[in-house]
Amino acid sequence: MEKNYTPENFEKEIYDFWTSNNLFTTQPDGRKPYTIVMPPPNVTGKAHIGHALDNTIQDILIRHKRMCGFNTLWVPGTDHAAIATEQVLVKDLKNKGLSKEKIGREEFLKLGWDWYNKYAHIICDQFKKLGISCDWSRLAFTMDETRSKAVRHVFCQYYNEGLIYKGKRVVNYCPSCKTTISDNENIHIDQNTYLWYIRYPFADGSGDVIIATTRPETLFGDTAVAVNPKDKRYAGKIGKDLILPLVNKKIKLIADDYCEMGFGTGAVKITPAHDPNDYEIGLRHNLEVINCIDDDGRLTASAGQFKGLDRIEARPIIEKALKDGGFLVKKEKYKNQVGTCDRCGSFTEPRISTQWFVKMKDLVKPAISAVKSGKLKFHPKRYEKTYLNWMEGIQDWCISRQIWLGHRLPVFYCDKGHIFASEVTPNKCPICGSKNFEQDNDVLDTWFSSALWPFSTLGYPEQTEDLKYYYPTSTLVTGYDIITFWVSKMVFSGIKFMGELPFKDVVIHGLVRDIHGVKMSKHLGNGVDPIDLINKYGADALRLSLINGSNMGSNIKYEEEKAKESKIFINKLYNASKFVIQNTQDVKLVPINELILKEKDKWILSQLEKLTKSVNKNIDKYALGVATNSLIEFTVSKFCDWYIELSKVDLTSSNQDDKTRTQNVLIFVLETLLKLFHPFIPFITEKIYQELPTHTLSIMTTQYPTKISIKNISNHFERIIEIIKAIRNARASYNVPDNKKTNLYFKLAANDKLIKENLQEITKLSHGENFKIIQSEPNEKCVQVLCDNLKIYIPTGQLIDAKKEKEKLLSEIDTINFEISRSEKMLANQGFMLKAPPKLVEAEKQKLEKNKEILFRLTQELKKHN
RNA sequence: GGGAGUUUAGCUCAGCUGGGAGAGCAUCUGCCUUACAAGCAGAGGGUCAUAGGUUCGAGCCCUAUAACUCCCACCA
Repeated sequence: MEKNYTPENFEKEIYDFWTSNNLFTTQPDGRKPYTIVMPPPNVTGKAHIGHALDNTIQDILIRHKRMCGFNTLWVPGTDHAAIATEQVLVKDLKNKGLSKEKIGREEFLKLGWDWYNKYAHIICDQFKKLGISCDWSRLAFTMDETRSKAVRHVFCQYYNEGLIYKGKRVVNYCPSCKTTISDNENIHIDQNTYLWYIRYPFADGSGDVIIATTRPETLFGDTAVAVNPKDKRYAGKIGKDLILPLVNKKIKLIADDYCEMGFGTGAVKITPAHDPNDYEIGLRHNLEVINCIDDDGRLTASAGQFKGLDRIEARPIIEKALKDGGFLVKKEKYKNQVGTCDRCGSFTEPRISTQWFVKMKDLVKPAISAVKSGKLKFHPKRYEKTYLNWMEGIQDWCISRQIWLGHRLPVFYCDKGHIFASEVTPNKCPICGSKNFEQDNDVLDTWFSSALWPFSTLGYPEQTEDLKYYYPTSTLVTGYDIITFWVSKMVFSGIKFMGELPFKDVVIHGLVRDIHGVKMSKHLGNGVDPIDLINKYGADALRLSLINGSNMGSNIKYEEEKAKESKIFINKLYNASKFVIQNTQDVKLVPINELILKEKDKWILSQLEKLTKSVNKNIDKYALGVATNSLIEFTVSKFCDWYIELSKVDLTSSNQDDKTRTQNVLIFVLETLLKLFHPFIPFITEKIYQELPTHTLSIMTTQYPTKISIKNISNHFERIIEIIKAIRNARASYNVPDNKKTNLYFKLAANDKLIKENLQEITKLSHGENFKIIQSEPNEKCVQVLCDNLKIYIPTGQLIDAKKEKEKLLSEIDTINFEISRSEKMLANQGFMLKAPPKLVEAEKQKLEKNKEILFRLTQELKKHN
C-alpha cells in the first residue's frame, strides 16, 4: 500500500467498478422501495459547489438506505431551464452578428438541443466524479420525449378541467429577456430613488391635485387620479376632470378605498396597464387601459414626443419637461423596492398582457393540509412556514413565456377562431374540423415540467411498473431557495395527478457561501470549483468537508481549507487501515464472540457500539454533520489514539492468542467503521474494504451496521486511560521530553486485576521504560502521580526539581480544595438535596469523598517538602 | 410592513429531555515512539450578544433589547 492517501490514483477506478457491476441500477422487486429524484440541475453550465452539496446529501441517504436493505432508486436528470438557456444562446448569436429571429425557430431549437447534449454530459461527468450512486440508466431530461408527453398530458387535463385559462392581467415583464416572468422570479431590490410630486390641474381651472409617484414615465398611461372617499381634502371634487400634464388629456378624479390618506398627498395616479392595483381600480371604475411601455421597455406612441425612449432613460427628460411646464412640485429622496428580473437583473415592468394561467386556489388546498396534518414533513421544521406562507397567499400561476426554448403550449387556434388543447399534434380542429390551425407561440414556464418530476421521471403518464412501485418517492433534498419555486409545485401536482404526495420528507439544506458569508459569484471571484477541489483533495474530502460540522438548513461558509482538512483526516483513516491490513496478513479469522476479550477490546467495542447507534440515529434525523463528527471523533480519538496504540503490545507479543485476538478485533472494528463511513466517503471506504481479508464483492452490498452484537462489552478500560493521561501529564509538567523513557513503580491493591493486566499498556503509552510493582515507598527520589486509588511513582533521578514539584503540589491542592468546597456547597443546599435526582446527589457525595482522600494524600506529600 | 434565522475560544462550528463549557484550524512547549511529521504527547485561550425572569441549578426554558443575515409583501 502507498505511504499516504492518494485519491487521484483510485477514485475513477472504483467508480467504474461500481458501475460495471451495476450496483446503482435497480428494478422493482419484493423489497421496500426508497426513492429519491434528483433536483435536476440546469444545463446552463458546469456543476457548482451547491450541486456538490445537494448531491452529496442525497448520495449519503441513498447509500445508507441501500445498505439497510431497501430497494433504492435515485433518478438523475437535468433541467432545460428555458429562460436561462435561451439567454445564453441569444447572447451567443448576438456575438456572431445573428439573432434568433434571423435563424428562425426551428434552427434555434436545434441550437438548444446541441447545447443540452453538450452540457448534460459535462454535468453528469462531474457528478460521477463526486461519486454519486444514482441510476444512470434512467437519466431524464425535462424536455425529452417521456417528460414532454407528461407535460402535454398534464396541460390538457388542466385545460379540460378549466384549471388553465387565458387571461389579461398585469404581470411582470422583463424587457431584457423579452418575456413575462412569474412573481417568484421577480425579486424586489432596495433602490435609492425619488418620489416625484406632480401637479394635475383641474380642467375648470379650480386649482389642482398633487400626486406622488415613483414612476413618472408611466404618466402617459394614466387614465384617472384616485383619492380615498373619506379624504376631506378632496371632498366635493370627486368626478371632476383633471388635465394630464404633457399629454393635455382629461382624466377623472375618482374615489377608491385603495388610496391611503396618509401617504404622500393622498392622491394616486392610476395607470391600469402598468400596475396590478391600478388595474383592479381600473376594472372597478371602467377606466381605459393605455399601454405606454412596449416590449423593449420603450415608451409607446402614447408618450407623444417621448416615444421610443427607454423607460429608465426617459425619466430625467420627462422630469425636465414637467418642470418646464410648471407641473413638478418637488422631488424627494425615497427608498423603494424595485422589481428586478431574477435571471438578468434588469428592472422588470408590470405590464398588462394576455397570458396563460393555472388556477391555484383549489389545487393548493390539499397541499396545504398535507403539511398542516404532518403527512408532509420538512427538515428542519421551520421551513414549513416558508412553504405555508407562500401557499396561503398564492396567486394564479402565470405559465406562459414569450420565448422559444421549452415546451410549447399544446394549444391550437383554428382559422374559424376555435381554441383547443391537444396532447398530440392534431390533424383537424375538434370543433369545426378545420385543417388550418396554428399552435400557440408561447412556451411553458420551466417549472411547469419540473413540477411533474417525481412522477414524470418514473414514466408518467404511462402507468408503468416503476411508477407503481417507486411512487411516492421517499425524500426530497433541496436548498431553501427553491421551496416556493419547486417543492410547492411538485406537491400540488403530485396530489392532483397521482392522488398521492410525491414524497414524505423534504430535507432542506442551506446555500454554500464564501468564508465571509457572501454569495459565491464569478465576478467577485470568491467561488470555488468543486471539480478543482476533487482534483486537489479527492471527492471524499470534498464531500466530507461539505457535510462535517454543518447544520442542515443553515448556510455553509466554505473555503478550500476545509477540503484540505478533510483530506488530512482521510489520510489518517487510510493510515490506520494500512496499519491494520499490514498487521493482519497472517490472521486466523475468528468470530469476535468466540474470543476471550480483554478489557481494552471490550472498551473499543463498547465505543463502537455507541458510535453505531449515534450514527444511525443522526442519519435518520438528517443530522449528517453530527454523524460525521462522531465518526471522525471515534476514528481519531478512540481507534487511532488508543486502540491501535494498545494493539501494538499484543501484535508484537509472543503469545499467539493475544495476537490473534487483537488482529480479529482490529479487523472487526475497522470493517464496521468503514461501513459506517461508507455513505459519506464512498471511495476510500470501498478501496480499503477491498483490502480486508473479510471482504466481499463490494462494501456497497454489505449490511449497514445498526448494532454491535457482542456480549459483555464494557468501558472499564476508561480507568486505564485516565491513569495513562495522568502519567503523561505529570511528565509534561516536569518537562520530561517524550524521548526520555522513565521507569514506573506501582503500589496497588493485591486484587486490582484491571491494573495488573494492563501494566504493560500503561507503561508503553506513557513513555515508560520498565514497570515494577512495589509494596512500600520507593527508596529512589520519585515523583508521585496521584490518580485513581493507586500510587504511581516516576523515578526522575537528577532531573528532579524540588521547587517545581512543590509548586505543582500546591497548585493541585488548590484545585482539589476548590472542587471540595464546590461539592460541599451543593450538598449543603437544601433545594439541591430535595429536588435534584438522587443519582446526582449520590454522585456528588462520592466525588466529595474521593476528593477528600486525594487532598489527604497531597497534603501528606507536601509535608515531605517542608 | 410581516416572518424566520444567527449571536459560544483568534477563525469555522458542535453542544441531546436544563445537572460542572467542546471539536477542528490557529497559537505555545516537547517529541522523526517503524500506520500517519498530512503525525504524536502536553498546554494556554470563553461574562456562552445584553438585561431581567423561572428553577435547587440556565449556553439550553420565558420576556425585553441590540447587532448581523435571509425570506415574503401590489402603499403610489
